[in-house]
Amino acid sequence: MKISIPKGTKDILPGDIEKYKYVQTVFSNILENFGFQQIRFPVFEHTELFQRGVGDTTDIVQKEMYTFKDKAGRSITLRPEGTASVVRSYIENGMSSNPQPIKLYYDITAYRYENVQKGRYREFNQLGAEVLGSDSANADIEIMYMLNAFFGKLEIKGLQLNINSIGCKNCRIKYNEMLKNYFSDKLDGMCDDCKQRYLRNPMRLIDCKQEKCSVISKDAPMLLDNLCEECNKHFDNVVKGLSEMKIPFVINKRIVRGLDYYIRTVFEFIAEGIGAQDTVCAGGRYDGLVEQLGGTDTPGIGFALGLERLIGTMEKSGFKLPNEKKPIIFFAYIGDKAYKSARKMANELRLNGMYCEIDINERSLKAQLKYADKKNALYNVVLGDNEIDTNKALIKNMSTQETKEVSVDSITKRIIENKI
RNA sequence: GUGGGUAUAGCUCAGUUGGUUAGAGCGCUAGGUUGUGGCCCUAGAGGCCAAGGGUUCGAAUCCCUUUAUUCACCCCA
Repeated sequence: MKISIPKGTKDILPGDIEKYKYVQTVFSNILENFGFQQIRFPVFEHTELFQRGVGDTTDIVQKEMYTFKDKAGRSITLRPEGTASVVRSYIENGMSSNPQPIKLYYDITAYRYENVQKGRYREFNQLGAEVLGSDSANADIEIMYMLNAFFGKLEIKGLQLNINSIGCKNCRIKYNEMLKNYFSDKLDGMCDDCKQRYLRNPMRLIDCKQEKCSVISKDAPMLLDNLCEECNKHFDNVVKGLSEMKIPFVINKRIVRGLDYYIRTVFEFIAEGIGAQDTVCAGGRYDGLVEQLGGTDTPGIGFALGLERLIGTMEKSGFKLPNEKKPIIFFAYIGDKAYKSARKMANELRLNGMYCEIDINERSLKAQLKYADKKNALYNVVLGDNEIDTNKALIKNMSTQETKEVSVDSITKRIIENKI
């Protein structure tokens, strides 16, 4: 009986894994230049962390978490995102006593029980980062600048930075009242989802994509136009900074984020042509979250980006991987005696950091050389009793067909010194 | 949770109005006289035709159910 992979998960095979590794390397290189340090945290946490961190009313917590009881009866959840864990770790490890701000990045898988579609999986890869201990707009600007540089390094085209401010708690209380007033007599003409939103989360009313709803919400008041003085100033500073640094962006008043902890600045990098799930990277400020999770009042801002979506966008931009790894030499052999000395040479090169190949399937010479060709070996050498006895062998360049006679003793030294 | 598409070899796909033992290309393995690969030739392995049920003398093909997968809604990275 064949056992298949669980829904919404996938194997990342050779040919694709290199793309992941490449992006991860570029990411960590850039982030470290901006002073971020890597953090690793558990795949699972106490369920309560996400209930309190991400927010009890969010879809993520209400219907998308992988939650189970462990053998001692504790409620455990597979992480649906990274921010809550980083904040938990910040508090738990007393990072508020380290020099502020704390800048951390991570490279994780995350888990959400959702219906699968293009760009959305139940297990997916995220790169993300958090800045804790800075309430300045400069932190917001630096993060967006860094991301812009990162996408530039990957030569991604067609990504658009959208920013908005969703204000602080106070702005939002006032704004929700305004929205309720605006929509109260218009609800009959709207979809069922919006009727729910009206009660549960009025801010969501303005980004419904249904035609009849968007017509109605077109003239609704926007949060961005109704911020308190402080929030307004913060947003102005962000806009000024981005402009000064020549980071392309658009203000999108309809961006609202689905996690409860966001306040003030929110942003998304949106791609074209990768399907309906087109937000490659999203983030925002969450100044109340540390306190919410039991720490001292500490501001924070962060983002996460979806690797699957990012790689999809890169491929749309015509991305080609730098170079495939080829064996520098393939050792072919005839007979046991030759195999043993070929094996010794191959392993010597391998321990010197060079990739080379030798057959381990006891195959014919022809099959060995076919394999060398499939692996794109740069050179080959055939060793038999004759070569071992006379200490002479032919090294062949497999693309130019040139051959060179060398002493068997000198083969590894020549390759190590690049004097073939 | 709700819709639509799809399901035949490892991959890409043929398969006639229902008719014997289900095919091709690619890939894989082995050969094509002594110890040089790629091109070419030959052979082999590999399928419960997604699963279960029904109609029929006979089903990959028609009907029903289930499952998987995919795209979209909701929502999110």
